[in-house]
Amino acid sequence: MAYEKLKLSASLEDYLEAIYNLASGDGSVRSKDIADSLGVARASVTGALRALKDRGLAHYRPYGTVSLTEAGQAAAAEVAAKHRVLKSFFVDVLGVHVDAAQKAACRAEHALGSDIIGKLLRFVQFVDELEINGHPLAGEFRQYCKTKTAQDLSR
Amino acid sequence: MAYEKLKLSASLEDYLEAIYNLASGDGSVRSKDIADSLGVARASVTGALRALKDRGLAHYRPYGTVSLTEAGQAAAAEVAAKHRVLKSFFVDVLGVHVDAAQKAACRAEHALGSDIIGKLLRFVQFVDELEINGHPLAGEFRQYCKTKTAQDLSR
DNA sequence: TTGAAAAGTTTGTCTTTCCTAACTATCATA
DNA sequence: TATGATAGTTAGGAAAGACAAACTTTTCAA
Repeated sequence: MAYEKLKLSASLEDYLEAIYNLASGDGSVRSKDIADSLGVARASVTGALRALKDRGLAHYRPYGTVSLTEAGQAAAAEVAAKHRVLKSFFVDVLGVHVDAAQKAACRAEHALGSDIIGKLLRFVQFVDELEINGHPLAGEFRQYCKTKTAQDLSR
Repeated sequence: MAYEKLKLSASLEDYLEAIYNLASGDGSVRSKDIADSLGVARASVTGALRALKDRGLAHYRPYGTVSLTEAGQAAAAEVAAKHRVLKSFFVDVLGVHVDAAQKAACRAEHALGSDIIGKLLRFVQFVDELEINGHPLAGEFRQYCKTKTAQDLSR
């Protein structure tokens, strides 16, 4: 434990998460794939990799493959977990379309701390258990959304 | 109606929201107050005001007071509404402390679109109605949080 | 009315993040 | 083993956003 909690920019968290996801296979990742998965120029990846290396989050040398350090994996796992929780809340509780939920999670995952994400995870689990116990809350909410007329955000 | 939906940076949205909130009184705002309320240098406010004016969102001339155009008010109101909805969800449904909810809402309000925020508003209302109908969901969730052992985010 | 304090602006700098264009290294295969 | 394609880097630059320091304008009270 005891990984230094240096706060990362949203951008660096994105790179970390991309590497983490791409490394699911053999654990090493090519720069090009990071660029493709983030929709960013290859040159931008080079810069980001240097920054991650400087912070002790990635193993990297020019022209080599990329992998995460232990600290990098820990940080990336946290971002990925936030993403998962948010997406699950959006889809399973709010009934948002998967694609929209995916995109929203990508943006919100950098904005919320572990405290709130933790609560949100609990809430999703709570809703799950309710359903198991015969009280399908998410379904009821979906019904409620259809029934009631749409509201204006600015009340 | 029909305000152009030019997407603003998180930073400009913050300035817009600050002006909107400070203007609750007489409608005009001083630069210093914006700087104080955002915790930013006065010079930064000058730059932001120019940017808002350029985008047709604020009335501003050097050494004058600041107010929002109609488009600016519309945009600010939307940000403020997002803030309100998020905070209300965090506090009233998740049971997060007011201060933490306030801060989280400040960050997340820039990351989520009106579609998801709209759903979230509906959800908060849904939970309200459940409570009125004798089913205090938020309270049950709070109980559930106390009962069950804490979960690890990385499952 | 005048002059110091407060408010506001300008200038110049820094950081982050991205880009393009041009260059270099690596690799696969003919 | 050459060589051309692909991958990666460097260099240079742009935009956004923030800062401090120095300067200007406004305000208010003596």
